[in-house]
Amino acid sequence: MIQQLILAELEGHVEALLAAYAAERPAQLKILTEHPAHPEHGDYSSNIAMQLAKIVRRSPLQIAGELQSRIEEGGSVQGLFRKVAAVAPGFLNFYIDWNVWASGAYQTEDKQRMRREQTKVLVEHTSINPNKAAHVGHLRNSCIGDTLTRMLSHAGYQVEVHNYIDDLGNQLADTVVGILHTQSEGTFLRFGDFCWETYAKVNQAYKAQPELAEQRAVVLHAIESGTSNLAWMGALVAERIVREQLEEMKQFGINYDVLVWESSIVRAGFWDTTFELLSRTNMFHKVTEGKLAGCWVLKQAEDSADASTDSQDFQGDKVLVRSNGILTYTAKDIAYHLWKFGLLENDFVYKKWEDGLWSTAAEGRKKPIGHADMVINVIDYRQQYPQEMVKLALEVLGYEKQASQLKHVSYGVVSLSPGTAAGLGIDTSDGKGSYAMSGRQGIGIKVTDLLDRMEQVIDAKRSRKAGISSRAIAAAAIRYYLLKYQLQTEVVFDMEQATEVTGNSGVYLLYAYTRANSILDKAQKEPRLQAIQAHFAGNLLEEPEYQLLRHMAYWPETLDNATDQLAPSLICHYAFELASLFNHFYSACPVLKGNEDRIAHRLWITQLVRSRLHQALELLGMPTPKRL
RNA sequence: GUCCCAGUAGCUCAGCAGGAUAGAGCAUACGCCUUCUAAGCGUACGGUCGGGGGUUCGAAUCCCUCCUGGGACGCCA
Repeated sequence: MIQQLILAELEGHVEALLAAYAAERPAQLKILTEHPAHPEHGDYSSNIAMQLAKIVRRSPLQIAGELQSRIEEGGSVQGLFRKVAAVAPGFLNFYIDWNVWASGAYQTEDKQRMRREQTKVLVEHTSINPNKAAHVGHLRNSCIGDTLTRMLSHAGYQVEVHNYIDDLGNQLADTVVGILHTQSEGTFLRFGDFCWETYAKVNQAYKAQPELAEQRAVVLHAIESGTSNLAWMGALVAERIVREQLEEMKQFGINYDVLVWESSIVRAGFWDTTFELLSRTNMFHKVTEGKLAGCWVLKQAEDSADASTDSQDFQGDKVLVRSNGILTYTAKDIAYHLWKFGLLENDFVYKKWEDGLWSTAAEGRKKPIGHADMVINVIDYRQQYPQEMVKLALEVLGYEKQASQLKHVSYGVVSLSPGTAAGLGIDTSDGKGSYAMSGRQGIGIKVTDLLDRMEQVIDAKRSRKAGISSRAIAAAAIRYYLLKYQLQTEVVFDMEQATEVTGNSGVYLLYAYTRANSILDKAQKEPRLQAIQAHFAGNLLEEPEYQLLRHMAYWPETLDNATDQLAPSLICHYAFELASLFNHFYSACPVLKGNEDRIAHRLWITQLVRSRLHQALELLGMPTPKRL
């Protein structure tokens, strides 16, 4: 990687320079490179001279000059740079020699790969309540999780994808109560749509008939005990919904390795073991008096507990076992996470759900699933606190290393724009900037509805309909839309904006990719062009081509950053920029015109762009069609 | 009450291990298809980076403070 090459080079020179001035190296000194915004500032730059100025008491420009001569004496970093310049106020700018770069000599082996191949990462995502159809908010979760999975696999990690199914929860019980006690006249294509409405209806009914709420407790109890008509009903609803949700996700290229059912966690006795382990620590105990009398709680760290002694309403201890003996969600999650890291003696057994997908089950076979070195949970930011509790439990039990390898990928929720909310019949007269989706109220954009809508938009736009289906394009466009935002951004979903097929959209990327394919296809088919061997020619390099090469040179560090930071949006930005530069190149530099040398040169560039875009699209879980 | 996140163009968002002239897309107005896919390309318009202090050679980026919006702190999941 070029960036690492420069850093290693600078590292040596900075050490030597500090020694020459008899200066100590401060701990906070960071040698960094950046991609200059303006090409005249080179392809890479460093501000290290300005940082050193204070330390060695020389002008930044003078230091930059000294570093420049040292680098030049050493051969300009393996000859990769044609020029290294020291410029005011003290930047050190590196200019790539594109002939060298094009030869592939810039590539360095990935030292981290070995370590990664021995690291097993368990990614949990989707985890939708199995009681109704999925909405866009759920889809954002799945798209993020699936893209992270692709990125981590690509980086060399062993990755296992889990989808956690809460088949013992209140929400499932609600839907069952709804099926039994509310009426529905509509016709529904899918069970999930029916449940969507039924779930909303039952929540409405609870307000009018408080006695219905007691029914929920009855159903919940039945589901947990697993031995009655109601239990079967719950199980059937959950299974049917999960099947539909998996089908939906499959259309977006999202797949899983394992379904983990909450009922399996309970049945396998994970909690009993966890309880044993926690009881041996002094941070877990039964409360004997006060508000939480009779509960088993996990104690917060002392300092934060002290700080909140004033207020009675808020306290830091987390209940794991209720006074009636029933576990909280967090308790089960702690047990599950101990299992994820292979720290429990208990284990699941599995049965095959479908090809390539296993499910925990009451009876089945053992599998080498779990035992992760790193755990990644894709969950929206509202669950930050419970996630911290799980981490805290690991720490309390002395599993510091595992706690540090438990990563909560926290992302912002998806809400609705005023326009889109109004389209769903919501009263927007209060003038809010966005409106929350709510399963309870039946407010939200369902995944399949969105896909249908987008498919229509795409279909209306298409002139020729060969190859990839409009639905596949639609799915890719939606996927891109949900991935392009930075994770913490709360996406304000707007139907008009989401179904956009121009500009910074998934369709734009696909279009650029097929465009490159179209050129390369033509070059292969035309007899006149077949003989031409693509190769790079530095003397023919024009501005739009240079811009493209420069951006392509940045790919390794972009990918690396995105993987380290678990940030899919970085790949989106990179891919959009690449597509944009390619479209510019396309209009300014006809590939298949002109003399043979030029054609060969531009074909070479086009090939490289295609393979980069291909890589980016695959990481983003988008299709790579030859034609649109 | 405590803590967390956000506030950048009319709208939706990038940029935020301090850097060189603050960027996209959409919207609006123009221009470009007998030439490799016009789902494209180009031009224009659009900003006291929420307000105020501070740190320094340099602040959208770091610190303090205030304002506004969202979230968490449950014997829900």
